Amino acid sequence: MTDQPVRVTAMDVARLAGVSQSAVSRVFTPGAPVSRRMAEKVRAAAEQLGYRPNVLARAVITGRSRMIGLVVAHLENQFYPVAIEHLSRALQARGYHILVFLAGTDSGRTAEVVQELLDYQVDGIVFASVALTSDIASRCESAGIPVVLFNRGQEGEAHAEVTSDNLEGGRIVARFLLAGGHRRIAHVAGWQGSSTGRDRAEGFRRGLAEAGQEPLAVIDGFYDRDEAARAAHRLMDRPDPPDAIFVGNDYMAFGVMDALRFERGLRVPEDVSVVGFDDVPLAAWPAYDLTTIRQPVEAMVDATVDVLIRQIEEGAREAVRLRLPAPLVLRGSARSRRNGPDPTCP
Amino acid sequence: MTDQPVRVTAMDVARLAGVSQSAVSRVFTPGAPVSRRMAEKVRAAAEQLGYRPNVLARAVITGRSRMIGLVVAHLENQFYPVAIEHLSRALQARGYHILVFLAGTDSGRTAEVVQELLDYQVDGIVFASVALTSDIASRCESAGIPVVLFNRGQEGEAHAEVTSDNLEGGRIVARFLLAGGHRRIAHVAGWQGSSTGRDRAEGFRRGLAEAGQEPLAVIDGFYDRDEAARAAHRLMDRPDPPDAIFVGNDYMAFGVMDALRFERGLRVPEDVSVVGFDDVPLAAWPAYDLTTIRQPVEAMVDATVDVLIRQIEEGAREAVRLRLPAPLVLRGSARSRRNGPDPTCP
DNA sequence: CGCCTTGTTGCATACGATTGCAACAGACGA
DNA sequence: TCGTCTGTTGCAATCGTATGCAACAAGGCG
Repeated sequence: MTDQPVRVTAMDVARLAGVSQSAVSRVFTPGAPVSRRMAEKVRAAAEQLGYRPNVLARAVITGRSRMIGLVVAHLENQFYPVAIEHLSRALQARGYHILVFLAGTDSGRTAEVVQELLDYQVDGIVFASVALTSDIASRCESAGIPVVLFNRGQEGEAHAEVTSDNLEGGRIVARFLLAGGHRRIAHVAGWQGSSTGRDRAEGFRRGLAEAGQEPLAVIDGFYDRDEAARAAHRLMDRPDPPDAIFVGNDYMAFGVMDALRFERGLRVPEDVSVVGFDDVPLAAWPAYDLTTIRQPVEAMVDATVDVLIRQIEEGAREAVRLRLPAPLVLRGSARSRRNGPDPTCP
Repeated sequence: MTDQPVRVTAMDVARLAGVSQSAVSRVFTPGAPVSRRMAEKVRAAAEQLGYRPNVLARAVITGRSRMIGLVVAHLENQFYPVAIEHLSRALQARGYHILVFLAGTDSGRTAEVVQELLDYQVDGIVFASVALTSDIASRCESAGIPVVLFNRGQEGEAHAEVTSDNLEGGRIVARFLLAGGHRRIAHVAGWQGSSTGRDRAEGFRRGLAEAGQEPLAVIDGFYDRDEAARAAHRLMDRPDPPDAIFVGNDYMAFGVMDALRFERGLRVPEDVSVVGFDDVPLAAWPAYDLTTIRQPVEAMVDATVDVLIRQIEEGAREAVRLRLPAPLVLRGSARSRRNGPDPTCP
């Protein structure tokens, strides 16, 4: 039968319990000096009135909002929803909550978004799949807000970053494809404006170079499905089409496979091998059964949270760079010595 | 060369501009009475110092945080990331921001989550794919916070809800499959604990009943891929296996198709037709090419935002129920009179 | 029994803003 | 010239909570 949405404040609780407002505040502040009797009285009164501290008012005083800003793009790539899910749970477990902002690919939009985040006094920011230009970086810097880059590197060295070992991942793919007997290996790369895309491509090149080989071609796929599919067609239109394609992430790899199989009638891996990067859940579905490099999402998220919280709560300002190992996951989209038909005896 | 993360307040701006602090406040409050000269002076000073109003402090006074709580589950189902993307953009355009919370399937967790949301003084809450028990509902009610249910109905009639016409969608599928010559039609349903799942199943039943038919079987798939795949196997193990399966959403439908094609070697749609619900982007990919009912995500999100904002800003408390039309999208996973081989002449 | 220590509590102020109210200035008509 | 009205501005109180400081009580010790 409550009619008015009446806010119950610490003062109301104090009056009911017959104590001061500061006492109420202390009861709800872990580590503050309160006697058992006091705590019981106050909690009883609070319970009765349905009181809960106003987080925002608290934030104004303490300067900590217990909110973390998340700037993310590419939600169409299953990797990020999965990451968000873990991130949210991990932060919630530590008493933090996520304010989400979507970024486009243009950094102008990102700058606005960061400004709005700062307006909300977030305690820290996670940039997922978003490049950080130096002016945005310095904006966060001067606001004194810890920043962690998730799945992206940066231009300078200002901030902490958590990625998998993209360089090594690329090399592993190169070695694997060579070992599988492939000789004309192309790469539909992740956006070359992103460190992740560049590192994977670079690692791939080095892996081939170590065997005295080089890529048949490298085409930027811009993390876009259609773009990747077009790239696949361009590759197959060549007089010397590839016998294997390494794609910069799974999301694009699905587009490449679809183009190869349904638009060109090719078989994967019999005609062309395809390897991806990420190991999103979809990659394990039999419709794709994609051989890929696994990014350890959970570990990456846990590391991100650890670094961020340490910076917030201990004021640590070390710009750590974590590179978690990214192993190859063997599935059916690429011939290997073990599972595939040996290309030398058809 | 800024060393300290020094917060610049309205007071600092006031001093620099030689005006009162309230003047600064008014300059940043749309609609407040300020002269042109004053506004210019203050904006100049603010610019120089890099001042921006503290949103949290403002929220404490005005009682509006301009944050919307989003409670969501099933992020593995592409439908929700897509919806979140639109929701975030639509709200951002109106000056609101999203605080995300993940819900599990248990309502106990949801209750906690709602409590935390209320602590943050959010101006409204969107529940996406989350059922609302009556105690949680009344909690929001007594806090005076507008609530909109997205893609779910509710037990009572307390809150606004936005869904597509699930009932009609189910009927359309039934009629379509009958028209395609199918006679043994089964349903792997969305979780029967959710209104959405129930409505689609009920509509489907009615559609069959109107032609004097009834479903071969209805099995709850709990919105779970593996569960749905198991259901598909159980159906096909029957002495009279279905010639068509209507699946409660696309995400499960992919699992069903994978089970049929890759684990049982059946052809879709030649051996079994499959129809989904949602029309997520993946449904259009040729690997699945899924015939499905399209939920108009953008329109649903826009409606959600409209209703929510109107409730917040105009205090409207009408518990509207919007049901947007959900048309059938013809693709290749189900035989129809037009595209499929006629089952009567093989 | 008196003194000092330790642990609790209330008072008062602060955090960064918004906003009602009164004071004031200038414009205008009479 | 005076009174009035309109449009700006500053003062001061307020939002809901945290926290330094002084006051106080209880307890241990000599």
